[in-house]
Amino acid sequence: MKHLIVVLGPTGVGKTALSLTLAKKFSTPVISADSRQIYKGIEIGTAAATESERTLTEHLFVGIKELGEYYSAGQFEQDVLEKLSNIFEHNDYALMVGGSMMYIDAVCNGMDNIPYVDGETRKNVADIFQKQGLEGIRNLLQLLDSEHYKRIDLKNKQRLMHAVEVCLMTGKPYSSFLSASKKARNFRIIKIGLNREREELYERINTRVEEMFALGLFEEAKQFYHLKDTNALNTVGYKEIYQYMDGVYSDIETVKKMIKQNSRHYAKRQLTWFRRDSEIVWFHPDNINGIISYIESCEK
RNA sequence: GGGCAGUUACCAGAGUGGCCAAAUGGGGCUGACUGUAACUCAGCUGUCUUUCGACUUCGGUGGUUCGAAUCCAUCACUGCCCA
Repeated sequence: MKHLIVVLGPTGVGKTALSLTLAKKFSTPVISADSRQIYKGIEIGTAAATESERTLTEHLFVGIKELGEYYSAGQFEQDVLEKLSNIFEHNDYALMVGGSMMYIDAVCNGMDNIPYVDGETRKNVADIFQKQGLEGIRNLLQLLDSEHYKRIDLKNKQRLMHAVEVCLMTGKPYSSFLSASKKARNFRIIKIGLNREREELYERINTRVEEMFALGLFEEAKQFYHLKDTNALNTVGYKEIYQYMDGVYSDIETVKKMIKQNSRHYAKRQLTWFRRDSEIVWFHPDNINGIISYIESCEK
């Protein structure tokens, strides 16, 4: 039986350090499950593995897309499954490490096949929003997919709009694409959750932000100012710097404060998501022996 | 020593007699999440209670009043100005 070891946890908890140890132990590359590290050029702000770390162990799905290029959890699922079948040809273990909740779920449970929304449809829906507001989008969804209308958060503009986009583009209700069923995988998944005391985690996040600035986060972000509206850069650590450049914040100290704060919020959201997954077995990141013996015990 | 201003929940900060457990923002906590998800969105945040509601709060103390965060006296502390 093949095993996929999934190491997950909130930002700043210490996933990278552990992943290097595990990669070595099980002689397997690291598959990064990180929706932002996948982009090239934003290594500092996304705390991607450093170059020396990457020469030590192979890291997949890090820095492989250009900023502004489209990528998604669904695509990640496809790409990783393909990669996994390669790895499993000569490995019993594969290792995936990251904090992007939906990316991890996509690989572990699969996602339904929801069509990619083309630019024209996207624009049409944006126009409707422009003219009729959220109310207009809501009414449209009620008309096109009353099923989904009942379940969706009617204040969540982004999800509302996406559902409408899919309905309009395909001519079918958005909910008709949802099966909510877990896809079978031909390998076993071992989910390891990493967590620390909240206070300790927040402290680590705070000091890491300072470190990022010392490494040149500001300069890194600055060179991509022209791409600030792309999804890849709608990211903690970058958006705050762009807001500063646009005059929203008047000094760098405030920028740092906001980045720390938003990172903490993000970590919290991650924990909320992970908490409901009963398959995750939780460890303190320093408990390497415990983690390894747990993995080995899963073999049977 | 004199003058003025102030002291409100974790923080900032409204409230100047009843509609006040007290606006608003931040922080914090909890949660939702199926394709741009480090996104986007929601709830809670004095105590007890599932709710209704009850109880204790607005620097301390003592008053005025049917009723006080709000008015008066006094004490303490803080800031600014004059010495």
